[in-house]
Amino acid sequence: MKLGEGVEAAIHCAAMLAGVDGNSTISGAAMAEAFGLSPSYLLKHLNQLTTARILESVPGPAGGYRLARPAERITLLDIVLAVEGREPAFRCGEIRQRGPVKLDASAYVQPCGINVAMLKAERAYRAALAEAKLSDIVAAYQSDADPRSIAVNCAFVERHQRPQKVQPSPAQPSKA
Amino acid sequence: MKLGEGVEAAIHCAAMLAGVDGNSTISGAAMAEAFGLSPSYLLKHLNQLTTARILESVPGPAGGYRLARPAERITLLDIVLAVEGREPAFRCGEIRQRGPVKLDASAYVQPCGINVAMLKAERAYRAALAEAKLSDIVAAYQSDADPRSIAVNCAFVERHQRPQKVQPSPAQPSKA
DNA sequence: GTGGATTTACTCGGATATATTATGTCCGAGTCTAGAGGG
DNA sequence: CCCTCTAGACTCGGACATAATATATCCGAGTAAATCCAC
Repeated sequence: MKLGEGVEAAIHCAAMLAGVDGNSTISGAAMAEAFGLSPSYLLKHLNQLTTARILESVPGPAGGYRLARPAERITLLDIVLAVEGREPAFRCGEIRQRGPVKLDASAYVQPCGINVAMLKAERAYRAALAEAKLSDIVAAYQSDADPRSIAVNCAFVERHQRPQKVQPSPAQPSKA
Repeated sequence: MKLGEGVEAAIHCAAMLAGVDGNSTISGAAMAEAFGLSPSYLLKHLNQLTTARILESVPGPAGGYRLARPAERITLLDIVLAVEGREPAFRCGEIRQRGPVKLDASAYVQPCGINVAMLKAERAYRAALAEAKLSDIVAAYQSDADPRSIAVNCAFVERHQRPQKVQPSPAQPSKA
């Protein structure tokens, strides 16, 4: 029951990317510097977010990452699932069937009550994360955080964001 | 974001122990056999439950484990925390302070909003687990499960439970 | 036959290997930019 | 002076080591029961 550090990094990066102008991008190296992380390792997690269609990556010089959709439509659940995987934390191994007495499969049509209870709790967890939109995180930061911190972060974004020419994915042109 | 298999084993064992008569016990080896688990490894988790005061262990021949308190007062949260540890799954590394720009500590008196959101979700998770009493699990099993499964499990308990002479911990006689 | 000391067998508990996962690092494919050369 | 071609540098992406954790195992300490012996 431990989440990897990548989750924290991914959310912070997404929050930073929510503050860029238009379709500008920020390079992974810049974000790694901003949070004191290993650049190569952060790329791994950013890549997971890109695969999950949460971020978009622009290659080449002046490239980087940007949000694939508005921050209002990105939740913490999206990010957590992208980084940690979509499988539930509790995996029922059906050990109730592993005993010495072999019973017919029809005796186990009812789902394991323990699994039901654990998955119910996990649904509550995911529901709470689904309520937390990235835009809410950013808004709360803008209103509650220390002005010095906000100034520093905005300056960092201003300094490292790089405008792009193409539009930010006009409804997936040549995907499927 | 994955729970160890020990959680599943621990809950199943606790549920089985909820079905014993009076202060009787069941040995760890018997429960390992019932669920097809490695006896030595299951002992590790049962030991965690004992340390957490959820189970009581009786050494010597005819010894074993029993619940330390009624099943109505044991929740899935108790078991999960005992096995997986009490620390929250999301650990804020305060990477917002790890950037190149060193700000005064007074700029970070406000807690990290991301941490707040993650911990809120985790509180929802734990609240749901705290609602699930072990007695509820057992009751749901008794009413919903297949009669053959119930018969087999009751027979197993009847065959492996062993009466004890001493009373089940009369308010902790010589603890502190 | 009975009481007690002793041996015995069974239990849990912790210390010790192994497998799996998470973490961290490195190198290669791709792409846009900048500059040199020719028209 | 302008256009084109080429070389370069910077980006992300995936393949490769290392560290931490979870899993599995083994051996020892402790205890209650059963046994054996003396009375």
